[in-house]
Amino acid sequence: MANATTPAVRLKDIARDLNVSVMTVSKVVRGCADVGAETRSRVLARIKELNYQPNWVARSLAARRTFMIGLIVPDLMHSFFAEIAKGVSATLRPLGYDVVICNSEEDGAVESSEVDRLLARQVDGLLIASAQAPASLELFERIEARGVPYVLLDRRFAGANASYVGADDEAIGRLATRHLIERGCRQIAHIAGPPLTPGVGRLKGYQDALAEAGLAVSDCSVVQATDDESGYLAARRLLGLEPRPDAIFGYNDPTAAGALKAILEAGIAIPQEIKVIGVGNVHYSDLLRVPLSTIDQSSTAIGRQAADMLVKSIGSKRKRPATTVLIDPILIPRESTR
Amino acid sequence: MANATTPAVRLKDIARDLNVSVMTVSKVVRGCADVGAETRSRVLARIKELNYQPNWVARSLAARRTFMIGLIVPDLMHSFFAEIAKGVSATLRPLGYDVVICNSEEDGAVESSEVDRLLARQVDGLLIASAQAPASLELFERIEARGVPYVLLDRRFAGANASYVGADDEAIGRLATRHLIERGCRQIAHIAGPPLTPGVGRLKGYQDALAEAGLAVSDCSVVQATDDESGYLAARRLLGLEPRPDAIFGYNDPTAAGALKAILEAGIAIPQEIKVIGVGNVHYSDLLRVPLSTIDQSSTAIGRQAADMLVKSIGSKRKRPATTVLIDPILIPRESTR
DNA sequence: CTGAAAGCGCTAACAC
DNA sequence: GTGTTAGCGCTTTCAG
Repeated sequence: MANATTPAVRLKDIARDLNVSVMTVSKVVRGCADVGAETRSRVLARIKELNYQPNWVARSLAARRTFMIGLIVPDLMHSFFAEIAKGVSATLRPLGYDVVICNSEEDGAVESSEVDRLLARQVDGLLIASAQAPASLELFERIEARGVPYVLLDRRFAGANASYVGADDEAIGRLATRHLIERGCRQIAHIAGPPLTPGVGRLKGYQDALAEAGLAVSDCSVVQATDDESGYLAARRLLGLEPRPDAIFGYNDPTAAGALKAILEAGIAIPQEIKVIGVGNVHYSDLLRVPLSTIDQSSTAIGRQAADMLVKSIGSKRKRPATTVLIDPILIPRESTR
Repeated sequence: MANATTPAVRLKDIARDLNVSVMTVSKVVRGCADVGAETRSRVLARIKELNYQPNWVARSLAARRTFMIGLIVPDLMHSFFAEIAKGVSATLRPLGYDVVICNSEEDGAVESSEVDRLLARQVDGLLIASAQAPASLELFERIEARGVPYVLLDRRFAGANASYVGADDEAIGRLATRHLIERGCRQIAHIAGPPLTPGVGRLKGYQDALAEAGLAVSDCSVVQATDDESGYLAARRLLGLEPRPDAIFGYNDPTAAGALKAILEAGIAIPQEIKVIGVGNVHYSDLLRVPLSTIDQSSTAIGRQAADMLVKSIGSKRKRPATTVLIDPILIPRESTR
């Protein structure tokens, strides 16, 4: 009968079977060198036979180390974070870590409680794309008090004595805006993101690029949005401006895609009359009504880097100085700015 | 100094401080009724004071229960699975479970080793959208032998004595095909998915709908693809057929979006000359060059249902009979089949 | 090279 | 109501 439930093999069982101590078996399992060659192979054989799998809960308790890493993102549906998650897992898995992914729904309080749960589960480290309010450091202080290493992703918190990995948002803003200027645009509007470091940085880069080109920076050319729907509405407002913008730089690809829709609906030609650029290089960008020019953020690289840094600070006993890594953006020109 | 690392409060510490036994504190923490009102409030106060957080590793070892659930999907970047993950988390979190999400990269061997890791971590249950070869049940037998409840998602395995939750794929195929027939199409081609139950079911539904309408089912009108790129190539082949199809039913939205691109590139009008429909209602479907008609699979509902069923079978001591839940598809007509 | 002792932090089961 | 006795399955430390 395939229906019998086997009660899980333990070190003890193997030790008994072979007339050796639990310790010896444990050492073999962990690959310690100080075990006789013959004993080792006998143990190994039995392990294979019984298909022994160490109990990680017990192991974690005894070793005070879980080999679990918590990753907290504001939205898994957003492909940017899904890609980061992929990069993180791909880096950590081979090193023996499991990754527990949590979704904060862009809510600081939810994030806070997720962090507590992960700490209660004794994760060895934390990777956080935080939804905390920009000035609130309380959560980070709590983590630091526990002595658990963590790395911040995507969103930066100046006061949070931790390492950070993210895109170079000001560079993104400059790159996008300069590209539009080079294409001959002079009335460049911006759909800005929420007031977190990515949005703020991209806005600053946009303003800097305009200033450097001697173009006016007008407040009314900047409206805020987060996704395709709000981007659509934002673009409709921008289209009503006098003079009408000849370019729109969207905070991210969804807002830019929403803008695309609004512009086409208004019967305005892209890229002839208005050019559009986004950020993120989401997978469907070139399937849109007009393939969307965008800035690639190398999300996978962000995940990889952050995971690397975390592992290093888990490894070193003493707390290492916080590092900041900014990933360079890459321009992906397509039809929408031709 | 905010830099001091506090060594984590334990039950023992609270017990000592209050001159009660560890057990009493443990009972208060878990909300057991049999504790004196005054003792309870003293304990509670101290817990708050010290911000005590139970150590879940220790708790799990002692209680033989981790309150962790493993979720294995073939691709987190695919929004269908990301949504499922969301539905699963949203259901399980409030019940006190944490979800460990794993990516099998559509590789059966990777999936196998992920399952082993999760079992080693003593998860209470497993949710699997499996990448196993259709006939291989070995992995599922292994799980059953361990006595860990699991629920299959999206992909069905007839022999795997487990519950299943997924879309009604045959209904999807019929719904899409009938819609095209109603719109007047007579040469309906199909971009079929890989030979897993969703692809096979949708193909069958397609064939049934054609037969029921008295239309010929021609083998050469069916080619296989999985994503936008292969869908693009598949569509190019279909466009070369004589007579040329007047409709293409894509296995999923990415293949259909790829078809859209190929058709437009060939200078053929959608929906006038060829109509296109996909499956999945991915978020960007209506931002495409031609907004794509599609079939919604209620991914979140699939996740929720599966999580519910899993929790129930974790709850019941005795193994409960395997259930199959088929979620009804919903037609979302858009421009591409107008 | 091998193993005994002690314990990780918590909970089950049962006495008091 | 409260506390005691035993572990959960493993690792650490250190003695043989």
